[in-house]
Order: sequence, then C-alpha cells, then structure tokens
Amino acid sequence: MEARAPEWARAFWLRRQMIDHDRQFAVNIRSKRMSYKHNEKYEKSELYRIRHSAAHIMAQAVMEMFPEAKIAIGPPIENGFYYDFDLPRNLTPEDLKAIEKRMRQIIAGRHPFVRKVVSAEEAKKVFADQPYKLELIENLERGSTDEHGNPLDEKPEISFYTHDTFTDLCRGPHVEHTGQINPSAVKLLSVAGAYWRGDEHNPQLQRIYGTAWKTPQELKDHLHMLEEAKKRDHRKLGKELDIFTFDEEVGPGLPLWLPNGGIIIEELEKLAKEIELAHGYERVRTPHLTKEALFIRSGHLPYYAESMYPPMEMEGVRYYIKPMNCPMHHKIFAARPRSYRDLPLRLAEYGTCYRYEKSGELFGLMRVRSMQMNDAHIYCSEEDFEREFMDVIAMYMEYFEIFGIEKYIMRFSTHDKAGLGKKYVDNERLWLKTEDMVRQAMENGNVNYVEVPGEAAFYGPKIDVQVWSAIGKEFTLATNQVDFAVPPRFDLKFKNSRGEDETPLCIHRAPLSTHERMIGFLIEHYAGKFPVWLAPQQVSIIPITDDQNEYTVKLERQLKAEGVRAKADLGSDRMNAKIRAAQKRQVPYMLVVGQREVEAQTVSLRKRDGSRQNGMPVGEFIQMVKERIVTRSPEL
RNA sequence: GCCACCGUAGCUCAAUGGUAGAGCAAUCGCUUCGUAAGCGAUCGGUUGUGGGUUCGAUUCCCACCGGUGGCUCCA
Repeated sequence: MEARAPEWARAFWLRRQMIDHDRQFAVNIRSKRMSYKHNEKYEKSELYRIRHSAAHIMAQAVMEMFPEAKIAIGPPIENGFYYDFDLPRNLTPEDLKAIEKRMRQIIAGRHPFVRKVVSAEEAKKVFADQPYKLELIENLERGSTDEHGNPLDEKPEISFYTHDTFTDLCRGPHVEHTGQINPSAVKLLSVAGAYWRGDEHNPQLQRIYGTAWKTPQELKDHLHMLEEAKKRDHRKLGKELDIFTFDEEVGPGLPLWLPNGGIIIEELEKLAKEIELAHGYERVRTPHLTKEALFIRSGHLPYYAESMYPPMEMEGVRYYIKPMNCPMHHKIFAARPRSYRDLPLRLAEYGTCYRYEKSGELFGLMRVRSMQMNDAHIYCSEEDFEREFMDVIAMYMEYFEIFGIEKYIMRFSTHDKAGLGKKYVDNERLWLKTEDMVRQAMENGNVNYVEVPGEAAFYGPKIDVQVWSAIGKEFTLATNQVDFAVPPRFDLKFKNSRGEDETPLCIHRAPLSTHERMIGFLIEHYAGKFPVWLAPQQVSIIPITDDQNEYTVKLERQLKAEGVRAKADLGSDRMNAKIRAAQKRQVPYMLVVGQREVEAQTVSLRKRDGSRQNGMPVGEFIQMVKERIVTRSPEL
C-alpha cells in the first residue's frame, strides 16, 4: 500500500532550477521588497558602471544638441542602458547616429567622473530649470523613494556625478574616466516613448535605448544573439510552420489557427484532460455570453470593465462576452446545494474568453484578444486549501517536466496597500490571511518563489509562473490564484460536517496558460522543433523514384492506421528536395524508400537532426514512433 | 491607448515623380535520381485603404487600417 505522502512533495526537487541565471536575475528568494529584477552582483560589476556612465555621456550629447532639453532618468538595464528626455522635437534615426558619434568624441576625451555630495538646497539650485530632477530631489529629501520609485528605508545622500560639461543627480557608481569605455563597444539602438515615472497619466518622454559592453567583440556577440533570437520568434516561426495567422479583416489579436496549430491544440487538450482526470477534475462547458448582471455580481465590471468588449443589447438586456469563466463556474457550484462531501469540487474547462487588450499591448500569440484558457476552479474548505493549492503546483511540475521547461520564476503576487479599494477588493484582513496561507503552503512544500507586491488579482493573491519570450519579454505562463472575495458575492455555501453553512475558498488555476500563450511559448521553447507527440506532421515518406510510390502510399496508410501523422510525398521533386522541404518544416522523421527498402520491407530512417538508420524494419519503426508518442517523449 | 518607425506577388526582398521586377512557393511539362534546393515554361501585384498636391503618385502630404520597437497593461 502506498504511503499517502502528499502527491506534490516529489515535485520539489525543483529548488535549484527556479532561477534563470543566464538573465542575471537576482535570487532574493522571499525578500519582501526587492523586485527579482534587481541583481546585486550586476550592480557591482564593471559592466554596470560602464553602462551607467554611457547613459550620462549620451545625456551630455543630447544636451549639446538640445540645450533646452529636460532630462529625466538614465539607468543601466539588462544588456544596456537608457535615458529619458523631454525634447522640443521628436528624434530621428539620423539624430541617433549624430548622438552616437558625439558620444565617441566625449569618450575619447578621457574625462574623469567626479562625485560630489551636496545638500538638497544646493541640488535644487543646480537643477533649477530641470523639473524632473527637482521632483527626484524632493523625493530624495523626503526619503520616500529612489529614482526608480522604489521605497527606501533611510534617507539617502544626495550626490552629483560630473564628467566633462555634464552634471547629473546620481547615486553612481561610474567608471573613473570616460576613457574606460570602449567607444566601439557602445551602440544606440532605438527611440521609444516612455511615461515619466512609468505612469500613463504623466507626460511622455523620449527614451533612447543603448547597449554597451567591454569589448567590440562582446557587442558584436550581443547583436548576433539578438538576430538569433529573432529567428526563433514565434511570430516568424508560426508563419513559416503554418501554425497560425492573423488577418486584417478578422481583427488584431484574433488569431486564426491553421491545421497545424489545430493539431497542437488537440494534443495539448488531450494532455490536459488526462492529467486533470488523474487529479480529480470534472469537465464542464459554459456559454461565451452572459447577462450583465453576472459580471456585476462577480465584481468584474467595476474592476475589469476596461478589458471587456463593450456590451450588446437584446430586448432591453445587456450582454457581455466573457473575459473569464469563473462566474459561470460559480453558478455551476451554486446549481444545487453542496455538502462538504462534494468538496473539493474541481471544475475544468478550456473556456474561450475575449479581452479587449489595448492595441499596443498585443503581441503575436503571447498577448491576444481571443483566447482559450486551461481554466479550472477548485472549491474547497479552508482546511483543504493547502493540499489543493499545492496539488496545482504539483501539476505545474508535471507539465514542465514533460515540456522540459526549466527557465522560469515562481512569482508570489500579493496586494499592496495603495491598491486596496481600487485595484483590489478592500479587505486587508483577508488579504493578509490568504497571503499567509499561500506563503505557508509554499514554505511547507519547500518551493522557491519570489514575492512581488502589487501583482495580485483583484480577488486574491496568486502564484504566477514567469517566463520569457525569445526576444526577452516577460510573460505569465501558468497561474494559481486564491479567491476569497468572489464566493461570498455569489453567496456560495456548503454544509460542513457540523451541519453549518460555510463559504468555500476558490482556487483559479491555469497551469497550461491559454492555448495562445502556451503555443507561442512552446514554438520558441522548441525553436519550432516540436517533440514527436506535438509535431503537426510526424513522418514524411519519400520515395526515391516513382517505382516506390505504391510502397510509399502503403506505408502512409499503415502509419495512419496506427495513429501516426504521416504523409507520403509523391511530388515530382527529387528526393533531395523533398528531404529539404521536410527538414524546413521540422518533420521529426523522414522515411526514404528506394528499391532496396521495397524488397526488404524496410525503411531508411532519417531524423531531422540528420542522423540516419538504414534498413529499419517497418514494424520496428512503427513501434518506436508509437512509443515516443504515447510517452510524450522528448527524444527524437 | 501613447511615442517612434514600417507596409511592394503566398513568402523573402529590389526599383522609380512618367502606373513595378528577382528568388522561393504555386501550376504544367520534362527528369526517375540514395539523404538539405534537377531543368524549363506558366501564373501571380489597382504597390495596405481612402483622400490631397501634381500634367502625371506606387514614390510627396494628410487621415485611417495593420504590423514592429518601447511605455502603460496582462493569461
């Protein structure tokens, strides 16, 4: 008999895998305040000083070009730096070239960076006509936040850094003199709009992004890496591999899944159904439309209206297209009286939702307006909460192991005080309580996570799994959310063992994200080389001459009968061209058949990695493919 | 939504103030070949859409649509 060790316990070897070292993101596990984007090691590095100094040099060049420019902030970032300016006119690509050229001249001057601690009075005098700097100085004076808007514990010193003719309010550190920057390892990349202090109600500034390295070779390598990343961008691969398309007349953010994409969706749903069955979920189905009343009750309308498609009116009643499935699932819970014996009730649905994302936020498949969520709602008592919550985490692990997903961070997204009653339901006591429940569960399960305040859902805290797209954008893939707020609004109740009414907690979870984001992510994760079970076409059968056509068709029939996605390639192309075509489509297996194979009833197997196995008996090949498919093996 | 840039054939790209070409793909022939492109022919575009300037606009200007890089926002 099996000891009923919590099923999720085995998953927690994960500890060491949590952090993406390549990105130099800091660990800062369980640190309350630090964003995981901070990295002390980076902040102490020479590269950081080089980039920080390059930002100042760029600001000098811009000030020379526009003496009336107002300067904002210019920090180093991952792989580079930026500086924000308020300028009399918009920058052009030619301006960037001129600024870059001027930067090289300044660098050649070998100007020392000189630090000077000043009083707030003095600082204000120097920056009297620099409103953004004045605002920063006032903040420093109050000791409330640093230049990133992060809260500070103690009142910091106010310091200036001066090189050549340029002085900036800055905490440093910098290189000793501009000559320590290699002028051929610096490059300005782009201009972008950016709101002052990241708030869209503030004026928009012009941000210049640049990159800087120690050597020209490092710069070259970095630019090369950016090029390589573009090649694995799901928007490019998705087109090349015929997975999805967008059509101007259909609308932005509304993907059309091509047959190949349809196959991947089917496979993912099959996987989800298997795993959810094993974890005790039941499948339900709900409409895409509901009356306004439902979303008023759920509380989505005040908090979420901006992201919803506008209502449509029929016979005097307003209907909304659903942006999420939860309210309907709540109604299924409420469809009949519930006993504690019914709990935990786990309702799953690949629900289709529509959200009106702002046009500029759309991003290929990763951010769309129509999506199918790997959704489920778990209704449970408080006592069952930890087990249920961690069972979802265990499910993440099961999936991530199948996909070989290793680079991610679990983000514990909590509320912040400022958002209470605005972004978040106004019940601080329950926020603190449920956050503590999640924290405890994660600690007990020994799962690593990073706590980030201000990222919670409006109804409760959550554990998000953060991943990065090929070109470095961060996305939430999976999510596991606590909801203490909505079940009471729906008046959800169950009879506990003492015969009393109790309100269940609700866990919203989406381990496989949405089809859209998951597949966008997987395309990049695999660089288009899907494992056999997910590959839209698994086998291409290629005759060497027309004489083998009959054998080729027979093989195709045989493979299809075994559930293998095989296709005979009978065109008039030469074998070599057919192989090339299959390679470009990333078909895992090519079966080349000539006279020898027909006679021996074998196949010559070529895998997409180029490896070959000649004279393989047909039965042996079929067995191998089926084994790969059934076990969802990552092996080719 | 905001700022900037971009939009030529299914795809990748070229060209010009005098209405556009190439390669690949597709189609049709020829070729029958042993592990990443055989040869030839044909087809394919009101240069994203609408307006304006001009004798003439695909090229210049404006608006809209769509995309890209950011900001804001998020599964």
